[in-house]
Amino acid sequence: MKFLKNLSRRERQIMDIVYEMNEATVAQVLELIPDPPSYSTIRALLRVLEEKGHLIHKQQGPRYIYSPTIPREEARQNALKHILKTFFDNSTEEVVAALLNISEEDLSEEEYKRLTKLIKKAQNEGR
Amino acid sequence: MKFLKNLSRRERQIMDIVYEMNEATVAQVLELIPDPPSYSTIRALLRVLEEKGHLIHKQQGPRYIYSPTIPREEARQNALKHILKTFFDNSTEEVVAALLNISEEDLSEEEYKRLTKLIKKAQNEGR
DNA sequence: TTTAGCATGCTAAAAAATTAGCATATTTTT
DNA sequence: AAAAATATGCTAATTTTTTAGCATGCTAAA
Repeated sequence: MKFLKNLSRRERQIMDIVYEMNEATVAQVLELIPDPPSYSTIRALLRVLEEKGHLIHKQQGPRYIYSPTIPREEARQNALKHILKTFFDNSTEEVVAALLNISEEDLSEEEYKRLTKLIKKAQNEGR
Repeated sequence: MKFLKNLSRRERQIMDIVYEMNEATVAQVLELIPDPPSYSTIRALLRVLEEKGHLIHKQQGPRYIYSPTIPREEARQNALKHILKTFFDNSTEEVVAALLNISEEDLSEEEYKRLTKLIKKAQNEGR
C-alpha cells in the first residue's frame, strides 16, 4: 500500500498532524500546520484528502472531526520500514543505535531496563 | 533545519533514492523511481533540487553524479525524530517494539545479543 | 427570536510542480 | 574518422497543488 507516499507537501503536513493527534478538526490543523494558509485552504485540503481516501470525518456537534483511514499502527510500521530502507540499509541495529543517540539525555535507568526486557522477550518468543 | 520537509512528491522520491544509494546518476534515478517519467523530467528535477541546495553534483566522465548536501547521518536523525514525534509519541520504547516486530523473522541470536549490548553500552556511558 | 459567531459547500484564480522536446556537446563504437 | 549512443542546456506547455472568497446553514447568546 504505497498510499501515503503520493501525498503533496501540504497533504503530508496535514496527515502528519492528524496522525499525531489521532484525530483533528479544521481549527486544530490550522493551529499546528507550519506556515499556515487560510482556514478555507485547510478545509479544501481536508476535503481532497477525504476524496482520495486518506481521511474520513465524523460530525461532532457543528464541526467535522477528521481521522486517518489507515490505522496509526499500520502507518507507523510503513513509515519505519521506509526509513529503515532509505537511511539505515535495513539494519535494525543501526536504527536502535541512532535512537539511543537521539534520546541519550532523557533516558532513565528505568527505560534502559525496559528496553533490555523488550529485547529479551522478543528473543525468547521470536524463536 | 526543516529542509527535507518542504519537498514536493517527486523531489522526495528522488532524495530517497539518492540517500539510499548515497549517490546516483540520472539513469539510476530513472531506474529506481516509481512510475518513472521521462529522462528529461528526471534531469529537470535533479537540477531543481540542486538549485534549492539539496543536492550537489560532480562530473564523472561524461555524466553527473548527484549526492545529498546534508549528510546521511544528519538526515536519518531528522527522519527518525520526525516519525518518533508523528507516530510514536516520542517514545523510544515503542519504536524499538515496532522495530522488533517488523524484523521478527530475520533476527538472529547474534543480533539480539548485539542489540542488548548496544543498550547496555548506552546505559553505562550515558551518564 | 434575532443576532453574532462559526461551520461547511462550492467555485475559481494563482502559483508550483511535473513533464517533454529540441539543440548541442562529448564519448564510445565500428 | 565517421556514426551511434549517451550526456547535458534550455525552454515551454500541461497538470496538479495551493490558495482564497462568497453563499449558506446551524448553534448559542443577547
